[in-house]
Amino acid sequence: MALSSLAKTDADMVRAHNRLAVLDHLRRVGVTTRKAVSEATGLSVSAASAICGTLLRSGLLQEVEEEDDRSTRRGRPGKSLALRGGAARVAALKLAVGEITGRISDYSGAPLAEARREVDISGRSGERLVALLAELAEELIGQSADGRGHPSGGRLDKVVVAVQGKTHSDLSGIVWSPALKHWNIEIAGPLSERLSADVSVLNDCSLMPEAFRWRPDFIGLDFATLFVGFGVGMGLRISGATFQGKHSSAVEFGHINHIPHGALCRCGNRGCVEAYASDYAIWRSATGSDEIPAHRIPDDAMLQLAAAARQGDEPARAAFEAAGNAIGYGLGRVFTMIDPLPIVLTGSGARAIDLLEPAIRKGITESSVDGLGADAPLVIQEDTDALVFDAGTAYALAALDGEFARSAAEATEAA
Amino acid sequence: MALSSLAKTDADMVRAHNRLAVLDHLRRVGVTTRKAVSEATGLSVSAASAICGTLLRSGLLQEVEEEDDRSTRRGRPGKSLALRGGAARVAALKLAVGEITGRISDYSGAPLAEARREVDISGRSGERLVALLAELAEELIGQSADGRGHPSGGRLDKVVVAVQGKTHSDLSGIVWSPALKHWNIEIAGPLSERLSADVSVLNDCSLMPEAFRWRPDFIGLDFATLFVGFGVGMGLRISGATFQGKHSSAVEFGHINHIPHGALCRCGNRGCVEAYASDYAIWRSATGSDEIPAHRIPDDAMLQLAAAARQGDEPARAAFEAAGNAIGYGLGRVFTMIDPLPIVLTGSGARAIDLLEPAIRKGITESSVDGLGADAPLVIQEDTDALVFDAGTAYALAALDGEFARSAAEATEAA
DNA sequence: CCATTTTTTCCGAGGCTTGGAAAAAGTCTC
DNA sequence: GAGACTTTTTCCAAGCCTCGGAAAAAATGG
Repeated sequence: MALSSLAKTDADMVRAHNRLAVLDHLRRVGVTTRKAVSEATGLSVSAASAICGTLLRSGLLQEVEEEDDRSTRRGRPGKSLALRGGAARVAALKLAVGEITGRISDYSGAPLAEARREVDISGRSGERLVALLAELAEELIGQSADGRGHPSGGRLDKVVVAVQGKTHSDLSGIVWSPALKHWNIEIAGPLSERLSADVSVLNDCSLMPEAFRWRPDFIGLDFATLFVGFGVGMGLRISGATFQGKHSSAVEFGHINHIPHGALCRCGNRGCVEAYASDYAIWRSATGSDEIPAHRIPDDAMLQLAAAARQGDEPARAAFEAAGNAIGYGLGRVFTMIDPLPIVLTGSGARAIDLLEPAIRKGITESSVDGLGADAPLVIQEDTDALVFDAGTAYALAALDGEFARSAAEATEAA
Repeated sequence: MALSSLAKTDADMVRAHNRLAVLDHLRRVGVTTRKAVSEATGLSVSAASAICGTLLRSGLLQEVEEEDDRSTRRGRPGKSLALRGGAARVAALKLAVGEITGRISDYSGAPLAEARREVDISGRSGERLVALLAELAEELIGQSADGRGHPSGGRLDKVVVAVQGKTHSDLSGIVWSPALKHWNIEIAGPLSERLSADVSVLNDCSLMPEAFRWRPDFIGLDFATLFVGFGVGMGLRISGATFQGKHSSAVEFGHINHIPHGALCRCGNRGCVEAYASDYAIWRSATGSDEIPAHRIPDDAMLQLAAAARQGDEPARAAFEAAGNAIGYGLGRVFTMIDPLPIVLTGSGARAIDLLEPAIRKGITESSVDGLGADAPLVIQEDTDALVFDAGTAYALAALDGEFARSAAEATEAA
C-alpha cells in the first residue's frame, strides 16, 4: 500500500463519498426531498435522485408523509425522505466510577431505551467487566424491542463504550481508569464477540464533541468540550474532526501543568490543572487539607460546598476561585497553542459556573496573548450523561454511515 | 455551496486526486518509471501510464536519461521520469529583524539562486516593504536566468513570504512583527500585482514543518519544529497537515504561560515561555537584569554567553538552565494536550543545546503524565534560513501541484 | 537469432456523473 | 372543471476515468 496519498478508483470512492454526503445531509436536516439533497450536496438532480433511490432500495431511507402545511406552493410536491430507524441499532455505554449506564438508539438517531446500574466495578476482572457491559446491552435490547414497534430479536450493529480514564488509541480497551484497579483491560474483542457487534472503546471526554457533529449551530465550528468534576478533561473538534491522540487517548487537559511543583495530583505529578480544579481539589482546598481524598466526593457534597461559597464562606469561595484560575490558565494555554475556541462546559463545574467564571476569564486574560479568548462563548450543559450518550451515538452512527456508503450492501432487514 | 462534505464529480476530483498522487510520489522519490508510479499509488499500470503521459505532454514531467547501473536486470527497462524544473519557478522570501533574504527554486525543487539584504525595515511603510521584497525577488529572477540554462524573462509562479511575527490567517499580510513598527501591513495583494505571481504570507515558525513534507524519514510522521532564538516559536505537523490557526497564525509556543505572574514578556504578559527561553530572556537573566533589552541580542553575544556558561560562569549556566526548564515545561504541556512528538530544534538555542537539553528533559518529565515524551527524539538543525527556505519552497510547490492537478492546463512554456 | 522477461501502450468494458427531455403531480385562473 | 403553469422526479444518451487483458516494445541470455 502507498503511504498517505492514495489513488482513487472511480467506482468505489466517488460512490461512497457521494452517498455519505447524502446521508450526512439527512443527519443534519432530518427530512428532505431529492431536490433538496441535490441543492445541499451539489450533486445534479439526476445523481441525487439515483442515490436516494439506491439508499431507499437498500433500506437505509424511507419515504415519510409530509405533514407540512406549505400548501401555497405550486408545482409537484417533493416526496419527503428520512433515515429509516429500523435500518440499524447502536448502543452508547458509559463506564464511570460506581456505575454503568447506557442508551440504545435506532438508525435515525432516536433513543429507544436507557438503563443504569450502580455497581462498584473497581475490583472486577476484565471478564466480569465485559459481562456487566454485555448484560446492560442485552437489557437495553430487551427494553427497546417492545413498545416502539421496533424489531425484537435483532442484534446491535455498533457499540461505543465511553470510559472515564485513558483508553487505547486503537479503540480496543482501557489502559487505566479511576474506576478500576487493574490496568490494560481488553474490552472490544470479547464484548464484540459476545454481542456480535462492532465495539469501540474511547475516552468519555475526548468523545464529547461528537455530540455536536450534526447540530446546525456547530457545523464547521471549532470548539472544545470541557468536563470539570471528578476529574478534568477536554474534547477538541478542530477543522471538522474530533481530535484523537495517538499515544494518550485524549487531550489530557486536566494534567496540563498549571504551576511547577504545585499541588499534588492523582497522577503523581505536581501542579496539574486537575490538582486545583477537580472536585477533590476544591474539596481539600476548602477544608484546608493537602491530601487526596480516598473516595470520590459525592455530588451533593459539592453542591453544599458551592452553596457555602455563595453564602460567603471564605475558604470555599477561595477554593472555587483557585479552581477557576487554574481552568482559566489552562484554557489560555490551549488558546495560545490552538486558537480561542467556544467552550461547552459540563460536569459538577457546570453547576458552579457562577463561582468559577470570573476567575476563569481572568485566568485566560492573564495567560493568552492580548487576552485573546477571554470572551470565548461558554455553553453550559449540565447533563453529562446525555452529552456522552449523544456523543457515543453520533460516533457510532457516523461510523455506520461510512460503512453503508462504502459497501452497497443491503440493510439488515427488509422494508 | 454545501457546508463541509461536498459532492464529488467524477471528472474533476478523481483526475485531480490521482494526478496529485503521481506528482506527490515524484516529489518523494525524485525519479521514477510508470511502473513504479503504479506500484506506489495503487493505480493500475494503464492509468498510471496514461496520467504520466498527460503530465509529460503538459510539460510538468520530462523523460530523463537513467544513469543507474542495474544492468543485470532483464526485460524492457522503464523509462525514467522526473519533474521538469522549467515548468515553474517559485520564491521563498524571509522577512526578519534587520534583514530580508530569499531563495528561488525551479519546479523540481532545485535551488536556482539565493540573496540577502541587510536593511532596517522597522520604520518602513507597507509600500516600501513591498517594494523591497519585489526588488529582492527581481534580483533573484535575474540571478537565476543565467548560468543554469533556465528561461530568463519568465515571471514567478508562486511566492511565499515567511515573516517573524503574527500574520493574517488568510495569508494576506502581517498583523504584527518585531521587525516592524506598523501594524496590519497588507503584502500579498500589492506584491502579487507587482510580480504577477500568487503570493502567500505566513509566519516563519508555523511554516517550518513544510520543509519535511517529502522527506522519506518524515512521511506520515507527526512532529513539531521549535525555534529558540530572538523569540520562541513552534510549528506543528499533525496527521499529514501543517497546523494553521484561524486567529493566530501559529502555535504561539513562546507565549504559552509558564509561570503565572512570572517574568515580563515582550507581549506585555507575565510568565510566558519566551520570557525565560528567548535570547533576551537568557541575556537579562545572566546579567541580573529584569528589563527587556531595547535591541536584539547579537548572535555572537549569545555564543559568548554560552561559552561562559560552559566554562562555569554560574549566572550564565543558571540562565540557560532556566531557559531549558521553561522550554521543557512548555513541551510537556504540549505533549499532554496533543501527544509526545519528535522535535526539530533550530535557532540560537540549537547551538546551545548541550546547555539546554538536561533542563528540557527534566521539565518534560515534571510536567507530563508519566513523564511521557521526556525521551522525545530531538533533531538539531542549525541553519534556520535553509529550513525556512526549504519550507517556503515546499509549501509553494505543493500549492502549485494542487493547481496543476486540478486544471488540465498546459505548463508555462513548451518543452 | 530466438526465447524469455519486463515495461509500456492499446482497446473494450464498466461505473458514476451530467445535462436535457419527458413524465408526473400538484396549484392557479378563467 | 379544463387547461395553463410550476415544480419535482424519472429516464436516457454522452462523457470521463479507471480497470483488466492483450499486444507491442525493448532489453538480456543462451
